[in-house]
Amino acid sequence: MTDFTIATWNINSVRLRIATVEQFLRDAQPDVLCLQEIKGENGVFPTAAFEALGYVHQAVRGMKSYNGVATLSRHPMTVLDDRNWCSKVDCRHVATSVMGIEVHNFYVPAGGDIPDPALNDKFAHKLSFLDETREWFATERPPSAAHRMVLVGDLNIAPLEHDVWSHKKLLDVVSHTPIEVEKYEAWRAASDFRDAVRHFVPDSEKLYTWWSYRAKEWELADKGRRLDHIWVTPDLVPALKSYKIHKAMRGVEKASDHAPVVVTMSV
DNA sequence: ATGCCAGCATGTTGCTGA
Repeated sequence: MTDFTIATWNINSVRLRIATVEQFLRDAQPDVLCLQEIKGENGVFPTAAFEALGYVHQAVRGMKSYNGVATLSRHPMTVLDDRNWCSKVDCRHVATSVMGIEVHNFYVPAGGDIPDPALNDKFAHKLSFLDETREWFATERPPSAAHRMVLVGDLNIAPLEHDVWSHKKLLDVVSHTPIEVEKYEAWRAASDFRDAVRHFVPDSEKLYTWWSYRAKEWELADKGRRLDHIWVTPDLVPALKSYKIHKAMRGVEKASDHAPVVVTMSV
């Protein structure tokens, strides 16, 4: 048995925040780091900085200006799939295999402002994305599948009442609407994924991973949402050892608006 | 209803985020 620590973090430009990422890696020392919103083409990804810290195995899917995901590993890793969703080449997913575990790193569309697919193409895209991923996992990775999987990322949905600062006030706000939560749940259930962080924290307890830039006193106001998730297949649930949301990373100079989420399991 | 803040490219304005 050996420990396997995986981290997920929407970094909101990896070039701008590489020093912060280095600080985090020295502190948390995950085996695998999954980044979202790297915001740059593969050619400008800071490959050498990660190599210097031992993360020599890298799966990068970047594009100019927007989106982009990267999975970095200290252990040998193979890239499984470069698939696109909703017929868009928008770099929202990379699948890899490391230490015998299939790792899916996702950046789900944010969905714009208006929670109505008829009025808002971005919300329609988000709902379609959730339908497509659910369908793919149900077909290609049904719950009976024997192999171990971890799915992480900025899923841009806060599913539970206490994943947001005010359930009532956010029911009509994109990220917490009933239709999104329903589709999030259907996707999770498609492979019988389990919420690895709520494994440690009761549903009745407030838990956030994102705090808006638009609130000056973000920590004092604490109007957060839990948008970043780590799901594991049932066989990994007994292996879960600990979790941490690195809220301190939200408080550094020039911080991302997301904090890293980390889970350790014994595999 | 809007702006509040932030990053990047189309670049001192517009698109994106959620």
